[in-house]
Amino acid sequence: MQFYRVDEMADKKHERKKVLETFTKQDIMDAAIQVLTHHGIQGLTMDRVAKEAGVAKGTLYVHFKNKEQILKSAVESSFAPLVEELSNLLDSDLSPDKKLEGFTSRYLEYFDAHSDFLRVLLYDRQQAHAQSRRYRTNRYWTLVEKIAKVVEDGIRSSLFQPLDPSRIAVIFIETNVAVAIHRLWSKSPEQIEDDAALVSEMLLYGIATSRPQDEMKL
Amino acid sequence: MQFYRVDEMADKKHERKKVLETFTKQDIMDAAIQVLTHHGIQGLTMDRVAKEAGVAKGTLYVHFKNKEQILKSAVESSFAPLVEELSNLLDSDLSPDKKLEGFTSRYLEYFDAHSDFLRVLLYDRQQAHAQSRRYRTNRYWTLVEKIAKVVEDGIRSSLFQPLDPSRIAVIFIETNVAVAIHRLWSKSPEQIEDDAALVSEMLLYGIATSRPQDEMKL
Amino acid sequence: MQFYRVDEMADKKHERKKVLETFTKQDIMDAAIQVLTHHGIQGLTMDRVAKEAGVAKGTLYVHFKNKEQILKSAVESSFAPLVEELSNLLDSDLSPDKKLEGFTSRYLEYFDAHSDFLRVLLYDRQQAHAQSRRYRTNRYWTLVEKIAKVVEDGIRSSLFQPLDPSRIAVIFIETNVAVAIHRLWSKSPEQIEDDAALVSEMLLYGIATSRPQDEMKL
Amino acid sequence: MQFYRVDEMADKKHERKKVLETFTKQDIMDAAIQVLTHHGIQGLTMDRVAKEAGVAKGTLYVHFKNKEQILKSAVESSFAPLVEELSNLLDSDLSPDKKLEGFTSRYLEYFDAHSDFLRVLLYDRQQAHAQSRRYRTNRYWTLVEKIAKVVEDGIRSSLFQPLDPSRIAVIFIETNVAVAIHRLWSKSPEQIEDDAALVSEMLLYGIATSRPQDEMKL
DNA sequence: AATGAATGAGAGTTCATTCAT
DNA sequence: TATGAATGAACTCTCATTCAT
Repeated sequence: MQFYRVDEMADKKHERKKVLETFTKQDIMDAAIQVLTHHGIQGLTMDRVAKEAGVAKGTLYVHFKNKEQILKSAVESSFAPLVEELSNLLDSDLSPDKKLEGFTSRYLEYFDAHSDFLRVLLYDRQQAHAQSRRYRTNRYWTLVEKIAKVVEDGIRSSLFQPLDPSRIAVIFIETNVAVAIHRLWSKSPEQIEDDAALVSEMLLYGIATSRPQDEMKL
Repeated sequence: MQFYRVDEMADKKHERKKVLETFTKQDIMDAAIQVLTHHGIQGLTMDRVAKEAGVAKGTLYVHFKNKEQILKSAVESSFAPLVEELSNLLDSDLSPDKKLEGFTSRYLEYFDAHSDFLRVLLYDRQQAHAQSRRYRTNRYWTLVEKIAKVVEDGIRSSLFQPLDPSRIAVIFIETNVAVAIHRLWSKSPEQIEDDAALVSEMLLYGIATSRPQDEMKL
Repeated sequence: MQFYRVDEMADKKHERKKVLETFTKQDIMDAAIQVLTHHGIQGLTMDRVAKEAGVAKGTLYVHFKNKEQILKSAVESSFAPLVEELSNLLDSDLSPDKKLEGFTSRYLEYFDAHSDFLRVLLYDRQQAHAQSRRYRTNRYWTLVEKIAKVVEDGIRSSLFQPLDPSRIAVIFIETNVAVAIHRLWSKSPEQIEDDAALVSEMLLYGIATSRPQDEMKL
Repeated sequence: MQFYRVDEMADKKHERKKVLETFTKQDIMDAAIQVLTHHGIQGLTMDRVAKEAGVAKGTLYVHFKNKEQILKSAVESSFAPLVEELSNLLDSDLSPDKKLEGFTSRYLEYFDAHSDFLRVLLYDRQQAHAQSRRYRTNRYWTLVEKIAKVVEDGIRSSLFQPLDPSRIAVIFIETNVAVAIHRLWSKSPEQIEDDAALVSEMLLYGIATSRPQDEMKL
């Protein structure tokens, strides 16, 4: 029994240490997220993370090999709940179209909830400055307006559904951007014509075979 | 006459200076693009740009206020031809659906043609490493596969068109990413439900009122 | 009797502690030698020593005051057997010349046997790199070759014994280095002329009064 | 003539810049020597060199790629005059034995003149502390005394010349150290027996065939 | 206009040492 | 006695920017 108690104590000690260690590690990752949110990727410095976490700079290296690992871990941990939720949704027994609708809802919600952090993560300050504020303002919106006008033309000539032209324009252009960027990362992207055709097919006619009956009635 | 000649000379000088100045400025922007392409955003240093442009470091500051302006101008100039072309397309007298199809084709072509540069510009090296290679491999593809399976289910139950499930999955997720990111940059984004509904509407049923006749025949 | 037993126990405990303590201490010194051998003086870190010794970093400070003491003790202990052996040799009843011959043999053997460790100890990595590999290659060997040529001249003109010129040159230059370095550490070195004369005397004519008879016969 | 003057001015400018550049570079190397001398190799930090040279830390990297290059250049430049002088001596038309005598004299003189710097260069602080002061005091001198006693025995029994025993002992042991260390750096050292025999041969009988006449007379 | 040496703040990282447990 | 997380000063090196020429 004495032995048992000693064992128990050792266990507790070990457990407590583990917990403390996890606390500090989490503190550091939280601090990294804070710093990222407020200073951007370029502003993510070890000094700032340490100060924000309330530890010495050297302590960061007790828990992480280097800056890259802190960034990676922080991002990883911040995305984990979303991925978990989306996985569960996709694995559920809803109908396929409801799954996709739910996916979009949940995805947008998550981005809204973490917008400050994600804005900075996806486009770091320098880019944000150079690209979003300037590029998007000047050229981007010109294009969006032109596309909106095309959509309006389409609606007027009964070619397109009567949907909000400027929002359609934004989704259209963003989808193009997204697919283009996706091709950048593919080792062997599809033929351009095939991807272009698929995108046009989806955006123009959708992937559904027909509209649900209740919508048809309207 | 003397006056006239002096004036003329001054004019010529001025003109020549303008041209030379433009040359150097363009050289510097071209050099910046080269450096960006080969070294990434983090590797875009004034030293490298100066060396690549074949001028002294101090000269960069004669033509640009600071590094940010060089980056901005270089990116601006590299996107100009695409925007020009797309604008012309959208202003042409093609039918609205042909315009949108053409837009997608041209957009993807441009990204393919400048992939090295754009890859670096959109996701700098550090992010590319941390995000694309890791994030996308682990979590991203799990999601893509799950979505592909959902699409497959939809096709099997005749809910969806018989399109390549995994490519549809990629376009679907990328569109969601794109719209979510777009909301990040909007000062006053739409209600989530509205954006979500619109995305689902577009992806499922498209924006067209009906398929063109020649496709109907198939 | 109780008192006696307690005393005895205390004694045993004390003894056991001493032994254990010695074990750990030796483990640490051995670990230090290992680390020195494989990572050089600059690479001798408390982290590495602790890991190699299989103890925690803090434990090092239980047994040694600081890093310097570990290094000192480790070096001390690694030289002890050589010094012991050489002392015995010099205290033996061999003839003086045999003692000196034996000294040299034993000395060189020891260095050969522990070459990895000693190389690192005598010239740490940085120096080894900067000095030995570069300095010796470029300048040193030029000098050695020049001296070898001088020795060759001497042999040709029957001034010197017919001994391998390049090895003589190396020993000659190294002896000069050695004596020069020795003077660096002497608090009050001899007059330069005296040391120089003595070195020349030794290298040219040796310290023996005459060659042994058996060699004379040859 | 105008042209000539312009050319001349350009030349002068260029020349002046070159000279200034050389000045700063030399300043840095001199500063490095100073820092080495006073703080040892471990104490050679870029901060100290910059401060000593009276330039900003960043300036060091304008003239040298990194710390290693500063160290290398400084050492190189500090040894250059000695090597030059020794080379000249060895290339002169003195007799071989005079050359060797001169070599030793000059070598020792140089070390005496730069003792502070060389002490630090050859054995950095940590070693100097750990090795020279302690090792040499305790064990080294015990050995030297024992060897001196052996030499004394040899002299008493007319086996050795009547030379100062303790200085002979030092030279003897240093020569052994030198040859042993030299073997450490040789890729394929001679057989131990051969090197040992050669060292003994040299130290006992020298390399000369006979003593010069004038010495014989004494 | 063009140069490029000089700057200096600040980056990421290392590591001997301390101390509460 | 043994631990190992925490420290923080010190390290090498980078780089946008300035300025005398």
